[in-house]
Amino acid sequence: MTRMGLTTERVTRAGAELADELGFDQVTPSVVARHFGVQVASLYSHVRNAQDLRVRVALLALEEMADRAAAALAGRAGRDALVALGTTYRDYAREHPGRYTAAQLRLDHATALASAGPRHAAMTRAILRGYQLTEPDQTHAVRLIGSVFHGYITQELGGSYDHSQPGPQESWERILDALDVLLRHWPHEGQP
Amino acid sequence: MTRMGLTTERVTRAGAELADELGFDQVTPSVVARHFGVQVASLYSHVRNAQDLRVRVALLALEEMADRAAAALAGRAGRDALVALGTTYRDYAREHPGRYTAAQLRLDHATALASAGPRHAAMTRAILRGYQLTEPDQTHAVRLIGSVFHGYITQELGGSYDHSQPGPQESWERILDALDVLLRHWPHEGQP
DNA sequence: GTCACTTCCTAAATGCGTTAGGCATATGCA
DNA sequence: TGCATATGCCTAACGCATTTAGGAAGTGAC
Repeated sequence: MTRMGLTTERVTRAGAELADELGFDQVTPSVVARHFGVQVASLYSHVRNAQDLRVRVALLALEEMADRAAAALAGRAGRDALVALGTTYRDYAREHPGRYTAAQLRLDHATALASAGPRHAAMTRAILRGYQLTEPDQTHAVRLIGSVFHGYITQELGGSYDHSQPGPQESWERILDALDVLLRHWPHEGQP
Repeated sequence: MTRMGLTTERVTRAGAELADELGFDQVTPSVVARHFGVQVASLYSHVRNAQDLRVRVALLALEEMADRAAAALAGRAGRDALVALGTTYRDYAREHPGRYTAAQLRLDHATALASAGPRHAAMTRAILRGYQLTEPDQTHAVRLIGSVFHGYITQELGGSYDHSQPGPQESWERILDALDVLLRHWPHEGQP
């Protein structure tokens, strides 16, 4: 009987593909084993357990998204950068819904620190260099941007915009416009 | 042997409580059965299967949130209404994290229509009556508000703000301020 | 070719979801 | 009050998933 040539990396990649096809919560040892035509127990040489498998898929997704985001951000600033970052995440989520979901998995503190998570945080902060914002407001703005991106993408992915007009692309563009305006005219403690 | 007096409603309520304690994905027939000190099979008289149980918890959460939101919105308009609605959702999520998660469960079209989902949509739309927005922009704004609320709450619940300053309450207030300003000065097709 | 290593296997324990069918308890009717 | 009926909860059993232990067979270095 010929070997399948499994490695931790191949198992993880398969997990990511299956997440996109079947949904992240369907990513289990048994599904991955079937995908390779292999006995379930064989996976446990490459992955500690089901949770470990899911965490690895999450880390892969975080890395992929960070790489794409970094490439998209290169040479851009201000509104361009904002649109580039948001659209990178959104496109990634539409291409790879399972991986995007995986990237939201709660990681323990140590794993989170070693992940691409901090790169994402840094990139959102970097965008704000194009806008004049000083410290407490900068953090508030980072959180707003993250909320809008993640909120919109989650709702779109979840089908919230499926049965209504106008299409999600149009709203996305107008929301980015609005966000840009807001960041350029960020209200100070007492708003106008 | 004395009876437990199970009903579909009691099972659903227990599911909701267990969701808050253990996480929504831990809400299964076996956990609920243990909670009542009852055999697993006994649940199947009250609930069709595991998915049905989860859907019922989701519907309960949607109703509870809609009721709270309606109460909070009564007699308020404009910025007050915006803050009241957002804070209702946020407080509910902090009090009942499992139920809030449940409320995000994807429902099939018919179930969604019969749920409290449409009430939530109507309430967000109602808030915009306090702002001067006409039709395509109104929908964009509804989606933005939903994205910010859900995005922020999800990230806060997921612990994204746990290890950084300033606290989530401060950011929340400033983000609501910013959102209010944005809705009052919504940029038209060509932004300033 | 042999040795060591690794990959993949079989076997088995445990637990969950689900269905089928049975006993016993609470409730409605005389 | 006594009985019939509906139903609340049970036991039993099946299939499938996760996980561990230990064994067999490919693979590569010498």
